[in-house]
Amino acid sequence: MAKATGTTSPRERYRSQVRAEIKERAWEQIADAGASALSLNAIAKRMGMSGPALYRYYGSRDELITELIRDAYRGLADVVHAAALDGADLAGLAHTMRRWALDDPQRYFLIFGTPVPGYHAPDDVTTISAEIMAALLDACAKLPDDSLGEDFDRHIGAHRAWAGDHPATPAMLHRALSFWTRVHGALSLELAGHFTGMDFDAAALFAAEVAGLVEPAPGPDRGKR
Amino acid sequence: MAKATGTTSPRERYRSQVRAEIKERAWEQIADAGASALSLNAIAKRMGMSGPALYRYYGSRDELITELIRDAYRGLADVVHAAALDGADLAGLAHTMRRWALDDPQRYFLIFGTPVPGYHAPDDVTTISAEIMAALLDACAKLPDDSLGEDFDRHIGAHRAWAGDHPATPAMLHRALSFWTRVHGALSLELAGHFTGMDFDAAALFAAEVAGLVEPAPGPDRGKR
DNA sequence: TGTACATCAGTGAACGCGCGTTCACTGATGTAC
DNA sequence: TGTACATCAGTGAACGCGCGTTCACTGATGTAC
Repeated sequence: MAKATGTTSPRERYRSQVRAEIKERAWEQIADAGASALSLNAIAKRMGMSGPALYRYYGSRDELITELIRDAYRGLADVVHAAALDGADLAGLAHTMRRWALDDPQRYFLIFGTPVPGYHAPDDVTTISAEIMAALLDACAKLPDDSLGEDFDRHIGAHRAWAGDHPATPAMLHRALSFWTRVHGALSLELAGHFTGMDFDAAALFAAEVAGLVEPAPGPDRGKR
Repeated sequence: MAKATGTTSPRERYRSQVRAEIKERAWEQIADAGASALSLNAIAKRMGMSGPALYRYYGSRDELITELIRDAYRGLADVVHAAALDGADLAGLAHTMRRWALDDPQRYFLIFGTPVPGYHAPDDVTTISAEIMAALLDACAKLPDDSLGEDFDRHIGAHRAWAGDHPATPAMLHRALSFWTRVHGALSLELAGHFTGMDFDAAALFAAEVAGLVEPAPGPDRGKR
């Protein structure tokens, strides 16, 4: 008979340790050669085990990848959440997300990179995604409720199911989506190396893209003609 | 002895026909299963040939992929160029790029998706990239020279080597990079399916992101508080 | 505390697969005289 | 126009590789009496 729930037997503890090490090695392999090169046999070899041994811990390669994806989403949601609790504003959240992405670009791309035709992420990542979105909306709610463009405000105000019951105005919904788009755009171009060879500072472009969403726009006499 | 250059022998014509068909089948395979699944043997099978036959046309799998990447860049540059000649403004170019991407998402991701660690694109794509950038800068030059943010204007004005000898102001350089970032951000999130399940119109978000770069921002009394 | 049994981690052999790539060869197409 | 030769597309067999995954088995660890 199993022990009372809440207690973990030595065997259970060992199991989760090994599962954790498998994932660690998997991340190393992904960082080295990309997710498409991830192989159970190679992980086993790195751990000094035989290939089939891993089937005690993961039913298949796909099951492992799915868990890695889930962990990656979870990790991003956690750092965003932590930053929000720390009082970060929208620009702070952007900075947090960028750090997280730079920390392991291939982890970022596992989630937001090229989709594999036919593969469908598990349902619970949608939940985690919504959690992140909610944090962004919270941050938007602390800014002045300026419009970024009324056409899309109208549209998004009428299609807000994805925001759940968050009490955001259309302008806030708009701002959160623009934020996400710009953060992802600047970040993924940077991480994919599309700015190498161009001599400007990717961090500066990133900051500028976010600043455009946060700072009040200058008056009508802005810029030099 | 070879014929005078300019004329093509039947054999040469046949060769380039077969090379073209190989690429066609390659694109089909990429569209079906992603670039990592591209295999010379599978292409040969689809063409009713044996695997080794393809080595008459491409020295290796990598050589084929490199040419596909080059062709993809070339194709994007061509549609952008054509749109520009047609008098398209910045919003028009954005629309053109979106259409091109939606036409074959995996082709888009071959260029702008997850980078394969260790792989380096051939040098000439940098040239094609610069060509696209120049078209964007031209379009920016036709807009009012409003600043999107003076901090980054200053930075980019001091790091403009990537723009070659294009006579763009710092605000234009800034606008072109923001354009590229936002287009890529909205587009790649849409193509990767990150908006599925959210019920808004991806095209509307895309348009809004671009509009923010094109339309003069509303005055200080913009939006509703 | 000691013995009998059940659980379970890990092994090694094996299966079938598809990959990229090399090689010696056949047969058709084009070229030179 | 016809013959002799060179070029070159395509074949089939083969090599070595690593993959995911199944299976019967060994041996250590934990459990029950």
